[in-house]
Amino acid sequence: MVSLKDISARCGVSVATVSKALNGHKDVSEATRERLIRTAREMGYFPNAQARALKTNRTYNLGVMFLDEAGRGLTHEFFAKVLNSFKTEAELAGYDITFISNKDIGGRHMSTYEHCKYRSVDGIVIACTDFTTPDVFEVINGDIPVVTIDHIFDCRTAIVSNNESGMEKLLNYAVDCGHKKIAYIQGKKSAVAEKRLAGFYKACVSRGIEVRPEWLLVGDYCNPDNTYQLTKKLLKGRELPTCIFMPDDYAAIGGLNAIKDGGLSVPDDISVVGYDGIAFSQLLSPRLTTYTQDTPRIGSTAARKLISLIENPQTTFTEVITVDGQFLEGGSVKKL
Amino acid sequence: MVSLKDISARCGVSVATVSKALNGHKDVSEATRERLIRTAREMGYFPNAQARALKTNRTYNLGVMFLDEAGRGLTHEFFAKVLNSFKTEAELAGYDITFISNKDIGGRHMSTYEHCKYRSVDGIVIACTDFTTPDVFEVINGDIPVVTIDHIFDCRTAIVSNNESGMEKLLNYAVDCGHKKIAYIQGKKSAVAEKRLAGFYKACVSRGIEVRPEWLLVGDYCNPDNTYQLTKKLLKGRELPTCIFMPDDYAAIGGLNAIKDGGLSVPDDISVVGYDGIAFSQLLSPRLTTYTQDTPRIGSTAARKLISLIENPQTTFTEVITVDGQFLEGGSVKKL
DNA sequence: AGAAGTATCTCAAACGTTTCCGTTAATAAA
DNA sequence: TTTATTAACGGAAACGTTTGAGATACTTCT
Repeated sequence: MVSLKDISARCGVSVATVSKALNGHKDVSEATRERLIRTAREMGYFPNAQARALKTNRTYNLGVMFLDEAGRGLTHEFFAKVLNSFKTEAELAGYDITFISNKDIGGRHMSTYEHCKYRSVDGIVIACTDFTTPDVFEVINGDIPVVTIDHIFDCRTAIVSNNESGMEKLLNYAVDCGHKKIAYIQGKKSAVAEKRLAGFYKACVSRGIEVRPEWLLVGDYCNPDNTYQLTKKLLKGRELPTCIFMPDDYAAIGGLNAIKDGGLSVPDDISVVGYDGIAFSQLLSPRLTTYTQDTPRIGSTAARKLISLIENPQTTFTEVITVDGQFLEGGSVKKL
Repeated sequence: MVSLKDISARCGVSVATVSKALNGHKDVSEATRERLIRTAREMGYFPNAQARALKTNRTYNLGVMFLDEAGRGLTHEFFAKVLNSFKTEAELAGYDITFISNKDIGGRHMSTYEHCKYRSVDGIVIACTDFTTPDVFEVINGDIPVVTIDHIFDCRTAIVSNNESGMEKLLNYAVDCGHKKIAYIQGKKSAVAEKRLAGFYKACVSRGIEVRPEWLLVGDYCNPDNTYQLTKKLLKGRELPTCIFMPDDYAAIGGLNAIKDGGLSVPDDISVVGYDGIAFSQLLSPRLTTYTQDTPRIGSTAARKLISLIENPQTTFTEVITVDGQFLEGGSVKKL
């Protein structure tokens, strides 16, 4: 690899001058700057990221902490999409992406935060299903810029999908379609689940819909089997709801199968509502009525905000940014 | 951050001794080694990855080059799963994962290979839908250890799914079920597509199945819309096949919808076969008959082999490792 | 006892940058 | 002409490691 020294030797100037020329410092003449830049290009020079990082304490590396308890990791379409756009946006600004987790290195266990320190990442984005782990707290309380996705911590910038109003929109639609007997299979306890539940309650109240305890089930996100069981349970009740809200689109498939196995059909006998707007949901027939999360915007906003926190620590301030999704009308809700 | 110097000061030995103690060199007494390791732990020491990399030219970072022309990136379940297990295996050995691509940095365009050099990754794993790009060639011809997935280059280690025998198994199954009139919607031209086609032909020949040109269509991987159109085309033909092989499970959904829209049902009127064994395929009803690629093994094998190439450049040799998948019987193929 | 070997540790250079400070020469101000 | 100012560049230390070559003391062999 060609280094600054090679360029300096070739051009008969000092290493310092080359460095300054390439980094746009003012104390180098236009003529030599141009010459140095040109030969740097000719010689195929690229700065050594390690050496630079060692001096500047800036790696231009962003740590991503994506953990879901189900262990689905990137298989989770929401995460995958967010990461995809996060990556694209970050790369535009010259940052690379490294996965961060807790692990063992050199026989010694390293927490996620220690891992970040070890790798000297400039910033961290956290998107987990569980934000209550010690690993998350350590990172939150550390001194590395952090952006969280779908969870709000004090004094940390957060990008959140508007789960509350998303759920409101879905419920309002169902009510508009004439549904009054509505069941809701929630996802597991989390900030997201709470927000959606809040939106559910709020809309029910405003539309005068009764929330029956036996129709309010706690299930799992992204767990079709679990949703299958819970849907079966609903179908065995003495009275059937006319519409079931599923934890998410993926889990909804389990619900749909339970309904089909029960000899009922969607949406004629029973209506179904999802959440997320994953690609598959629109390949089913009938297409799932759902709420599409704007994952590209969530990811790119997270990247931009994180980089802003890194590069302008004084002028930027922590904030909570809500990204709107979009209601997506499928055919899984019957108009009564 | 606490450095070697801090430990050396605290313990009254030289920095060199601390370094050697921590790295398990032989020329340091057991007593002092133990003492140094202990205080290092107490002080919360972690090596500075940049400094270490600068000296040793080893970053313990692995570059992943995951490109698909559809731009689905990690959304592609095959990639996501492979990456997941690759990452897990790599982390076990102390390696981290960085995404590598071509991009602009500091106003200058950087090829993927240059990007690798810039970041000094120790090794690269390539999994693309298109292996014929200049970016891939540059990496292949470079001097960084490389492992490719599902594509074979001379003198480079490759991990390949056994696409040929997988397809054979599927076709044999269909024939065993009594099918003779079989259509195949292929994926786009690629090593994978060729292997599967080869397996298709081979099995057809061995089982005495006629391959009709009008039933051999070239489509797209992971493109349900495209598959929908091509399936429609098949259904409009003067004679219907009794079984259709789809490019992959995801694309198969498009095919299933086309069949349903055509007023036919699966598997009663027409049978369908997928490929990949993605989660969704087993949530459909009927469950898709398909061939599950062993993504966990592909990913972990790729990681192990790559690390082996890095750490034992002399003893390891390039090889082609075939990872078997598994036939998965669903209900989408009718027994005639 | 002298030589040779071994165990343990230190010195110091090196990896490729960045950056503060100093130096020189040229220009502007007095 | 002298002094102050500025522009352009170089020297050198520093970031935190690793590592081969010495240095010292101790043991072992002949």
